[in-house]
Amino acid sequence: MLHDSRSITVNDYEKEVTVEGWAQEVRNLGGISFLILRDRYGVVQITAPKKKITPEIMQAITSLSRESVVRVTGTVRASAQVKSGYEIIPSALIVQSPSATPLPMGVVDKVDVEMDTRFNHRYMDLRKPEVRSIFEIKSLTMRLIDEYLADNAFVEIFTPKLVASGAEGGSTLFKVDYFGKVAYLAQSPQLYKQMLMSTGLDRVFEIGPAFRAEPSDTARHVSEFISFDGEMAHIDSQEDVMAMIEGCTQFVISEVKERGARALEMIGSEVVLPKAPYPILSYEKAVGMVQGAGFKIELGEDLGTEGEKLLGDLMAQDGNEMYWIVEYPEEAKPFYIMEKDGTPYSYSFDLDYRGQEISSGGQREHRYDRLVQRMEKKGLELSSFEFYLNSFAYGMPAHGGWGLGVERMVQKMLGLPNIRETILFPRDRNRLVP
RNA sequence: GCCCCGGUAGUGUAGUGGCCUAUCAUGAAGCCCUGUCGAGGCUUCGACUCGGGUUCAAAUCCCGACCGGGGCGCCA
Repeated sequence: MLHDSRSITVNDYEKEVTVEGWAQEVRNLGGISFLILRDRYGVVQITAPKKKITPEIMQAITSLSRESVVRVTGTVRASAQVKSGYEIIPSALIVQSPSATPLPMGVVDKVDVEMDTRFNHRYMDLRKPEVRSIFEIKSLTMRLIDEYLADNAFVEIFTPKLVASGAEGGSTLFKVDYFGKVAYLAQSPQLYKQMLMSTGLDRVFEIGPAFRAEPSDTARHVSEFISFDGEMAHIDSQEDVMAMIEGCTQFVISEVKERGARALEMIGSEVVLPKAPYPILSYEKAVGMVQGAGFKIELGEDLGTEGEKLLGDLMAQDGNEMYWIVEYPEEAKPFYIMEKDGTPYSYSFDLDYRGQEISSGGQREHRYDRLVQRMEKKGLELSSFEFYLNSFAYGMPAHGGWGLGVERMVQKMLGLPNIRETILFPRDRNRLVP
């Protein structure tokens, strides 16, 4: 039975164990050599005093190239001089996979590595515990979302990622050849999750990839990301939807602090549970706030990146990390959002986390005639949405929902500078490999 | 897509017309050292993104391509 750096305890002292990992570092002092072996959970020190081990093992250790995979069997010995409190005196060592030299980038080098170099050699980058830990937190986040929504009677769904038309029109879609027909990679499960609202599956969610062919080039955009979508029927207002997201984000972040403590320590992130309830700002109020801070913007305009950041700073002054911006102009919102009659606004919301939008949603237009009107107003070709529209013609309850960018949430939660840090193999305008 | 900045050993950098046979660190190869943990000491190795141009002379100046960083836009 293989041990790892985490599972060796005082009970193993003076006993023989076998460990396997990457040779992180060899320090040869002549009469004694130290091999630092790294595995998923940490490092163990293999201590090789020349007089106590065979010349073959001494030779094998001192000639090891960094990052080779080795398996070591030896006796565990208590040592006050080692951080872990113990070391292993080797009796056998097998090089299972030697590493070539030099490394394309160092795992523990004392020099910086640029982000581009890191992503070109992501397999090597991920050997750093602080990088790997981000994905343990991301995995935990997914599981917690699952847990929360299951507790709230949501059904997990899987909608097609190969589709014939998009939710917002054609320009942001990736085109693919589908047996000679034109198809697209789905930019959102929007149409499908709404159709399900007419079925009795009245609370659904999906966590899956979304594809956007936007020519965006920022630290918060990628062309493939994980979208956490939810939709609920029989709602009274969008506040029902907002309450669900608020509960979910509160649950996720507080549990990440608990259950992810070890990984968070590796990353060096101090996660703060946002103050709840999250303040609700109307779009008008938000515009007024940034205007008041001297930012030039007209009512009706989008806040823009700077406005969004500025609002984040203003909210942070009162200790608010998350807040809602509701009732955006209907003109700026997609066709499926319900208009607030008698105003230029809509029943919609954005959830901002430290000056960045992580989620948006609202109440949907479920009234067939009004939906058709709105689609015509947005210039959509009704015939390509027939499959969707039909589900509104035979009994569709009032409903609302959201989409939340999982990576944006993880990024903001961990305070990371770039969304790419939260994606193993990010896709953007210039990166398709690896 | 726009604006600004950049591309030099495996990695990260210094060098902005001749003093470059290109700096430093890290790394790699090797040697010395019995308690290292950013080990230390010594020796060696290794680079100017590509294509044009200007000049007696280009890593350095100009043009183009490709790539990257920061910001914006588009957008989530």
